Amino acid sequence: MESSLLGGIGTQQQPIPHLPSYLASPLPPPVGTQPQTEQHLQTCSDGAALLGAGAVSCCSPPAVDWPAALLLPRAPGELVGGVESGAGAGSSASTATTAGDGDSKAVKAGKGGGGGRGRKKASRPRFAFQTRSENDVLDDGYRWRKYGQKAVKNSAYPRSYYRCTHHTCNVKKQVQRMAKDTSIVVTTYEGVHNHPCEKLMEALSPILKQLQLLSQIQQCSANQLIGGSI
DNA sequence: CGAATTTGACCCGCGC
DNA sequence: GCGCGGGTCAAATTCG
Repeated sequence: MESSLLGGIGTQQQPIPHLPSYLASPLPPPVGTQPQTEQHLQTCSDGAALLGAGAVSCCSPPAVDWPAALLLPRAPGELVGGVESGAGAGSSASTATTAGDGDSKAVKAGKGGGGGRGRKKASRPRFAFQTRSENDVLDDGYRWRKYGQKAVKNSAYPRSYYRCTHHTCNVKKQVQRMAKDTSIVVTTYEGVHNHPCEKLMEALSPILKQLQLLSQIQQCSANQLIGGSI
């Protein structure tokens, strides 16, 4: 459970492959719209803390740029590689769901028609990080659909379960407010998005267009130079 | 009206 | 083997 998840905050410092760059590295986060009051600490699911010590103060929820990292589709192996966590190697076990899209149903398939409920062993990469924020849900650029909420033992606050709404993406996340410090929200991501971040794409599209334009202009002028020299 | 959220029930793994 | 706690499903409800 969670205790193990968040267990060792503060030990290793390792970049997290599919987490937002500013979360995964000690570098300061890009300037965003987030309030500077937030703090992120992340830990890897299997207890290994990824960045605890480097709690990074970051900007706020919305509009974040996590995308970059969260999103880049990666090969399962690659993904896991960087993470010490659980999935060990992506090839882990029963699940093979590592890449994020795995179907959890397959994992728990034992269930009959009802369709696989019940808990599966955490074998796909999971990352937990704490955020000091008033908002329970961070806007990481993806669209999430809530599919459950549960009261958790020893906590006055319920845990919410979200799934990425992208049809081919099976990434999930759990959000829970800490009982000890209610200003801290613990978010646990499970899996890796296999599609680009909508918001990121939206934000980048104008820039990409400009880049294309620029490259075209450069090419034109280059051609002219060549033509002229001939 | 479609999409998202809420909520109770169901199922499963684990500890005792 | 049993009970507890956690994760998911799916019908009902709410929202945009």
